[in-house]
Amino acid sequence: MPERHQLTDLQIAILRLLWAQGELTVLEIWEALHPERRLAQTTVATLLSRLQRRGVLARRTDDRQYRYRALVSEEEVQLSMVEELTERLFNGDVPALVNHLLTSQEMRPGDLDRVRQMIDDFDRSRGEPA
Amino acid sequence: MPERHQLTDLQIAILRLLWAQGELTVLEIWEALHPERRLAQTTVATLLSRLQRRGVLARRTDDRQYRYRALVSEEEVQLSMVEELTERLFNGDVPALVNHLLTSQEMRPGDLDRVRQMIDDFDRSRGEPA
DNA sequence: AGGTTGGTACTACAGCTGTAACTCTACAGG
DNA sequence: CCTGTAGAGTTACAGCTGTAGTACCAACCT
Repeated sequence: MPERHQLTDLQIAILRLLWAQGELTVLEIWEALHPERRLAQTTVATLLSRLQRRGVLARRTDDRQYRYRALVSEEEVQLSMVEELTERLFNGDVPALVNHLLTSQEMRPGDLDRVRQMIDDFDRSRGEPA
Repeated sequence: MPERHQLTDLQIAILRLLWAQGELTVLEIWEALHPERRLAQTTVATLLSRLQRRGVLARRTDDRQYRYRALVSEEEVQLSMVEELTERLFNGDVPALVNHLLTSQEMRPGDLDRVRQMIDDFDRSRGEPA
């Protein structure tokens, strides 16, 4: 079974950069994060070290500095965090969560169509119509 | 706009009890939590106090003890936590999350039907078919 | 009236997070 | 060779959480 990933906002922000870009240095991560959150470079370095120590990231020396990369995949984290949320807030009832999403303000124009399409495709690909 | 609710596992477990039951005493909450997590009663009391101080719960004296109740609604918390997750892990792309849910292992038999039904109803109630 | 009891408040502590300054080290340039 | 500099390591601290022992208080029973 998959591990439990308990990750904070900032930790996920860092992971997303690594998922998107592969291997990054402290400075590169700092630069990417900087517009949003004005952290010191040492702060970013500390966070990366801790995530490495914890086994979430790995690093490799490259020309007098480190290049960090993620050891957990995006899918893995999505899976475990969505699962956790579903369990905790919706008692594990996935359709309840879907319902919540459909009726929430977060839906943007066109999203409903996309979801409908998705279900159709899904049905068809499994040959399991109503 | 809705507040950001940053709540942990245990805090949500407590809230869920209060959402379901209304007003509860420390002892009642402890009893409900006890089978799962074997906490001391004072631990539960501490947690409740802190949530009260933070404005998440309110309490009222009743016969030499407190009765706590939630000050945030379940919907409110669901909204803010799901929103946060969608934003953080799916870049705000709701259909991507729905897709994740449909293809995940969390779906139980019959869930797909329920979702399909939900979308149909939703379409119909808004007179906005494909 | 005094002890037992149920319940709250106070205090404590470790672990994690965000935050960052300070220190050290090694390479690059003069 | 000496020094500036860039980057890493070390140390620090406050705030939150889970965890709980201990102290205090009021009511009830005998």
